[in-house]
Amino acid sequence: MTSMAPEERIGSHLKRAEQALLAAKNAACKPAAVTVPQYAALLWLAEKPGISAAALARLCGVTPPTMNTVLKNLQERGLIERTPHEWHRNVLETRLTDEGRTVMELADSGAVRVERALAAAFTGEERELLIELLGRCAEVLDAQR
Amino acid sequence: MTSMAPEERIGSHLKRAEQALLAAKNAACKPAAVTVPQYAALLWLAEKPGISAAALARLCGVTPPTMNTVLKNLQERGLIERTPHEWHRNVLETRLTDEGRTVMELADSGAVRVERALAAAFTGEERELLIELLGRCAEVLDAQR
DNA sequence: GAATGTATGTTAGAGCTCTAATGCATGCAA
DNA sequence: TTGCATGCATTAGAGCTCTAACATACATTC
Repeated sequence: MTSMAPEERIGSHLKRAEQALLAAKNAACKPAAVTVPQYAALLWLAEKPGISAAALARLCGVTPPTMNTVLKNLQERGLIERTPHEWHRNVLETRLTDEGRTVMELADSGAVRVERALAAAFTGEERELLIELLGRCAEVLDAQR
Repeated sequence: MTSMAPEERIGSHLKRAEQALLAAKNAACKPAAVTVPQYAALLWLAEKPGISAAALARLCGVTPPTMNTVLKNLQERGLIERTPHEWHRNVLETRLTDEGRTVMELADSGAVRVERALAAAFTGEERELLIELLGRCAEVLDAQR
């Protein structure tokens, strides 16, 4: 018997929590009519104007082709603009448009509401502990690869 | 200032850990040439032979159309077979083939290895606490919707 | 100057995921 | 019997995600 019951697998509980997070954030982003990955990109773009798509991908924890897909959809909706870099001709600088900033702020208010509700479920001590334990998960799992 | 720093967001850490989990499980499933969702479906199918696709979807935490996609790929590879239910003609009973069972066992050994490594990063007390905290996350987030 | 290395951007292809809508079958109730 | 509710299966369409591969541009080194 080499197998393992689902409830014993930490991964099951991690996945379950992540799924709930995604669903909640998705609902929170709905008024702004953006997806969660789109919101994540917009949020980082507000903080780092002119960033390259590859760097943005690293910040968002996705691969460059994935970010490419997300940015394409954002550009078609006019929420971002991409202009060639003055020196490095191969690099495209990405920036929020005015509408993009408005949409980002709308989505952010929903996302922050979710995060505050989540944080409110824990004491300060529990929150720190949870973050520490999650960090250890990521560390161990990255090493596994 | 209604926004919130990424490091303060529990969701960021949750997502980070989940991403690492997915990457590790993906690597673990690679020798069996199945994806993580495919492995999850195969694992449940081994335990509940003849289950309907909708019920399987609920167990795996995805929607029926999603499970449909996964099962279609598994069927094309000959890892499962689907036969009409004797009474409820609308229902398809899904079962592992012999090859499906072999592949599932290969993938499972890799997945269990990941889970054991993950569990080994914590004391028994920490593990229980982490699971409890993750459960509270899911609860609060589901209520948010 | 030429070769190598590093980083960016893009395309192609496979697969997962969702919502929305539709069709079908079964069972229950008026 | 007719109608309604429930549940299963499927299709359509949009979007995210990855790996693999390729092209381009800049920087460093020989």
